Amino acid sequence: MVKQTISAAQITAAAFEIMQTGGTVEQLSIRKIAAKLHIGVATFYWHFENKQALLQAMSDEIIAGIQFPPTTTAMPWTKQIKLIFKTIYATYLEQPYAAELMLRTVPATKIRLSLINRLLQILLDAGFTPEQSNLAIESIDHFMSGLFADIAGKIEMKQRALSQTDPYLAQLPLKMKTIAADNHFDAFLKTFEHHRQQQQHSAEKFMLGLDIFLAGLEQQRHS
Amino acid sequence: MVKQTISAAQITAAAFEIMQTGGTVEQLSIRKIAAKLHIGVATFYWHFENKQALLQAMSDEIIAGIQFPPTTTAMPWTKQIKLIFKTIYATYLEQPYAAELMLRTVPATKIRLSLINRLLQILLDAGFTPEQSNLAIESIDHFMSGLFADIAGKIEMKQRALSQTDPYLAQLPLKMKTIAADNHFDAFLKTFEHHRQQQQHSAEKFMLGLDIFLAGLEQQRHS
DNA sequence: ACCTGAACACCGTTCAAGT
DNA sequence: ACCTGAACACCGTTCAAGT
Repeated sequence: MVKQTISAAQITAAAFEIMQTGGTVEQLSIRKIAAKLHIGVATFYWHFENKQALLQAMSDEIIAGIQFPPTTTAMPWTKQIKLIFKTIYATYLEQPYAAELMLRTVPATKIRLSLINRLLQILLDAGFTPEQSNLAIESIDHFMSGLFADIAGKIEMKQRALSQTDPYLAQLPLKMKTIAADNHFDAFLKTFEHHRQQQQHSAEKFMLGLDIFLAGLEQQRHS
Repeated sequence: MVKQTISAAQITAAAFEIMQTGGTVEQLSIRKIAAKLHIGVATFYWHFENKQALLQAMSDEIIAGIQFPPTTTAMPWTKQIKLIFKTIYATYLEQPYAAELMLRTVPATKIRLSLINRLLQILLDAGFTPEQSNLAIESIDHFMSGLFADIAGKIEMKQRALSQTDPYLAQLPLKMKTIAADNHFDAFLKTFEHHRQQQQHSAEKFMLGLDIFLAGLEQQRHS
């Protein structure tokens, strides 16, 4: 037997490869990782305390890999915030599992805390109180997480519906329009096309929603 | 053997009881439900197509159980929206698993579609376009879902940290402050107390975030 | 120090068989 | 029509045993 040594980095790399092929964090299993690396499942537990520790490492790696744009205090604070979130958003779009990963982990690393710190600093510099700043950043974060959870959920449901494994789910979206039509849910029907185009336009959607929120926030600063 | 007949309603009731004791939708298992009702696991599959179908039934039951306040077109549209979301929010607070349930299911029932329709109608009546209305309602929904996913995640992590099963997680929140202090993340430290009080004040937090968003939306309507 | 096989305690789902 | 036991194909995690 050739003595092949596996590193923690190789394990996270394999985990990322598996996630890239789709599926949720729940579906990422230690057994799949072990099979990909041709190691026993127990080997994983020598390198990581448990699955949670792997997720922490992965979430940190994702944030560390982001190239954040430079911002200066000369720029309007709204512009600074938008630039940073646009970058985060782009990353989440490339790696759709990233949002779920962030929700499932604690930002207890230097890299993740520094990002939160930077966002808070922009708002403090703009004249917001610590309370306002904290609320605003968390609200934006929740908005983005919710959007991604929704998109991830829809993608997963679509995959399960397309594979023969779950024909149950396949009929549900079709049922929506029928029910809406039968009950004369006119407002819903009027906006139905916008519902359906959701996935393609999620990037603009996030930025538009962010614009609305920042406009309301700017108003609050003046009063 | 006494011939005891189980109904679908009894199964959802048992499922709600299990969820009330805490835990995620993932942790709700058909085996736990079967044990609670003293039936075989396979019996579940006679009453429901699969676990997804159970979740659909549960999400519908939750929305059906909400007593929505009456709103009239005489009220300002922001007031109408706030009243409805306050009610939804209160329900999600009582049943913390409700938000996760909504994210995991398709609103393909009359009761859930009628709620979406009502919210959209308020915005259409206020003069927003279908595009704007759809974006606004989805944004608010994502914001609320993200907030609840965050709270649910934090509660779950706290439970796992408190039980001896996962001491790994217990040390992470403590680590946060140490790292922030070591790296002079001043903005983070300044708002740290607000982070920690999060759970108690999540209700006000949601309403405050909603206020900001609605203020931005109102502004958009005038331009 | 690093890796393993085998086991434990869980999952969702199916299916032939019972009444 | 309704329910069952037993099986299948999965999980995360542990642990004594190997090198």
